Amino acid sequence: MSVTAERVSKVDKNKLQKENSLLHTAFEYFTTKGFSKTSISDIVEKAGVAKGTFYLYFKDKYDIRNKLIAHKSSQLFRNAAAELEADPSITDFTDKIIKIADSIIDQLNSNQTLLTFISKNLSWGIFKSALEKKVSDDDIDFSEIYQKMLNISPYKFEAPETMLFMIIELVSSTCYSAILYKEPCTLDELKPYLYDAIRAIIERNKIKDN
Amino acid sequence: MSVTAERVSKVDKNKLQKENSLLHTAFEYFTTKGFSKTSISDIVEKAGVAKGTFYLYFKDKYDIRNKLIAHKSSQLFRNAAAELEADPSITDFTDKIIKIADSIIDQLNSNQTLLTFISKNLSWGIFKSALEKKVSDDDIDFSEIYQKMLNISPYKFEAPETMLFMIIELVSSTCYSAILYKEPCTLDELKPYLYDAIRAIIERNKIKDN
Amino acid sequence: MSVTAERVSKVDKNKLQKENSLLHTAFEYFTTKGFSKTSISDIVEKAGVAKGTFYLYFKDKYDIRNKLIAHKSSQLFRNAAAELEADPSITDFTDKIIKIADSIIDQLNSNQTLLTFISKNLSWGIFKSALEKKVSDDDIDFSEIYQKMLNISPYKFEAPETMLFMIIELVSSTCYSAILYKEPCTLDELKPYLYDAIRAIIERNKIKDN
Amino acid sequence: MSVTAERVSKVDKNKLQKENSLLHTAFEYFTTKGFSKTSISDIVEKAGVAKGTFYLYFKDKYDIRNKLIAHKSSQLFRNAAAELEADPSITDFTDKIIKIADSIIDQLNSNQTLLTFISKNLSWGIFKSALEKKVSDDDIDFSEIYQKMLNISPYKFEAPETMLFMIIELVSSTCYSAILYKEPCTLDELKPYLYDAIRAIIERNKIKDN
DNA sequence: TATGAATGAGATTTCATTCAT
DNA sequence: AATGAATGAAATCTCATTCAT
Repeated sequence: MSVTAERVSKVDKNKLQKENSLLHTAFEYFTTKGFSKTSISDIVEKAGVAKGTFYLYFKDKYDIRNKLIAHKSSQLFRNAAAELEADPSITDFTDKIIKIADSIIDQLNSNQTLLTFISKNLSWGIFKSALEKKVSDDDIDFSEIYQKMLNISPYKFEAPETMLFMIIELVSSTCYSAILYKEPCTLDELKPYLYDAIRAIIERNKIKDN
Repeated sequence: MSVTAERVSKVDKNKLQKENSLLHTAFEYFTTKGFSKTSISDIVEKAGVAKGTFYLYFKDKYDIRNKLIAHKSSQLFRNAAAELEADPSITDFTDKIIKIADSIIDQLNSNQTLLTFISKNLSWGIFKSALEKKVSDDDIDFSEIYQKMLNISPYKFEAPETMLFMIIELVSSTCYSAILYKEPCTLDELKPYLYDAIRAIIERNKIKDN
Repeated sequence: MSVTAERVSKVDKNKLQKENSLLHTAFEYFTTKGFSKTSISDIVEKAGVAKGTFYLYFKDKYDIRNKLIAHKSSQLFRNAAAELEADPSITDFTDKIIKIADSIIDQLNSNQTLLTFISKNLSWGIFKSALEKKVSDDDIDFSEIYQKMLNISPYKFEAPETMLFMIIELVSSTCYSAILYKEPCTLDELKPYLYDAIRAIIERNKIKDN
Repeated sequence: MSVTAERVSKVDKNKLQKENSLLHTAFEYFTTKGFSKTSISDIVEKAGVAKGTFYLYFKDKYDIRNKLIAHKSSQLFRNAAAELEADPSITDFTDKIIKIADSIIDQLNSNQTLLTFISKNLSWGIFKSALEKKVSDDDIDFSEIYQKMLNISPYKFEAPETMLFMIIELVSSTCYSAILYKEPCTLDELKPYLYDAIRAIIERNKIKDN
């Protein structure tokens, strides 16, 4: 390895560290103080970098928030995908989707701060990009995974992308109040109805070619 | 009418006008510019009152927002209650609730700005108080109406208040995306499933005394 | 007594009550929150009168402060004069002055809030007027009393008024730190030196006509 | 000199300039308009810096006032110490203290604006810290100088620190009215008595070990 | 790259005072 | 005489962003 290459990698490692530190600190403040009451001064101070440095990595406060939502959402899907892969007994497309949903719901249930942050700040554009672009290196491209799932499935779907977003929406909107307020019912009470609904959505999207 | 009474009424009318003007202007800005990008200067300037006057009626920006949500929510319920009263053919408790839900959903559907504002800023405490406390004189006490509905119904319920909130939550959480994004489906497609769910919730709450 | 007279007296009693209530409340706030941090709103609210009423009795915040200092100072002198009168054994002019000083010092020592208020806000003009003009009805005209003391004294003085102010200044400036901080010494340690100084001042002012 | 060192010194010089400009301007306004009638806007405008810059150097208006008192007090002691050092004929501890007192009194006498500012705003905590902490670089640590004076003196004292504050208090409280109002007497008339009192205080504090 | 001092517009809030009732 | 709603200037303070170093 050349000296130059080593230097670059060191610099890159440093850059990554700075960006991660900023993301991590911002998340901490956003979830405790709230977005509008968190200042960039707060973030850089705790992250241990200079104010100007913030603007080397993020355009503004909205940018870091959106990247955080994308990053955190991506992690939810990465964990769900890993769980799915660990269980080779699940082979059916619908079962796979439900497995992923179940995993994400359980993650949000055990991390309600994350649930609050994502839900309170979610907008369609951000969420969609979260599934398509990686913020940090350990993020995954869920679109790719989803595409593979579609490819190896014997079924074809009318609008697979819309279908995915419909499911995500259904899950998040109903789980928000179930997890945080146990209303209209507890999560465990909700799940059967929810998974039936998911199955129905998928079924309705299958292209019957006969 | 005595001179004194006339004077008081003039002052009070003026006060009401000021407060309404502020509420109205704030709502306009909150729904167009967004809450955090709306300044109190914006509001008072357009409302045509002095800055200090704002603080005679509201504690701060959060206060006027909460009062607006409460006020607007109350109006939704007032309109729904009026619609229900206008149709004497609806006598069953469950049908009445569904009629109210249907009315509220239609109102939100034809006033999506209001839906965005309420949903983005809703918190349980504010919403609950909206149904119990009047912000302005033409607000209604929906709790009272609900109580009467319960009293004249032949059924008894385990937790009628919780049941009400469960329905409200279910309706608003599912309608938000259906109305604004037509996802997971259009409002018309959603309604049958939703009203079935409402019926199920009510049914589950009835006390079977046999 | 005529009806008119009775009415006037009732009105006057009411006026006096209002003014006293304002003075009393202002003093409470000035000594606890401090002058600049006390608002007229604070005062009128606690005094139970309308804001406009304040301006019927006082020109502005400075006016009520000055009147308070004058009033409180006058009370100090009234009490001191009463104490002096109660002790017919004191006949010498110098002994009388010292008796008065001693009484005032003891009053300030047992009412350190008052000491702080008077000292922190004292200016020569206000203090002088306090001895010459009555703020409320139970204030006294100390100048008159002082004049009588001078008249019945066998001595004549070069500048009796200046002499009086010199003594007041000497007493208040040295007692302030002695009472509040016990520095440079305690009040009891200070007193003998102080009273010697007062005697010296008086002595130096006597006109020796031989 | 390295480029880095030069840069740092340039920035630091600039910072010092800004802070000094703010301190200087604030002092000018505080002593002419008075503290409460001086706004931060006044200060920054005349100092030629942005409003936000003020808050980089001072917490609020009270902070800059306290720092000014400390700074100005420190300068008084610095000048006095310099004067003392310039006169090697003064060797006795008591004579040194009196020399310092005399110097400070003369400074205050020829700068009555400063006297008014310090006296009207003085509180024990601020004054004490003025002798122990440096506000700007040309301030001195008078505590150190005082300690050296104590060390080279053949006498030991019971409570040297309290003794110092007693003297300071005695001097300032008596000189205030003497200088500004020439009451109870002129400064020149006061001085002999005052210096006798200082001698007495010091004498009373000497530990007689025989 | 990285820094952090400086900016200055603008936000919120206060409050002495007025004046119609 | 008494009220208190209304005023609006002005005060304090924040903070995203820039830029010279």
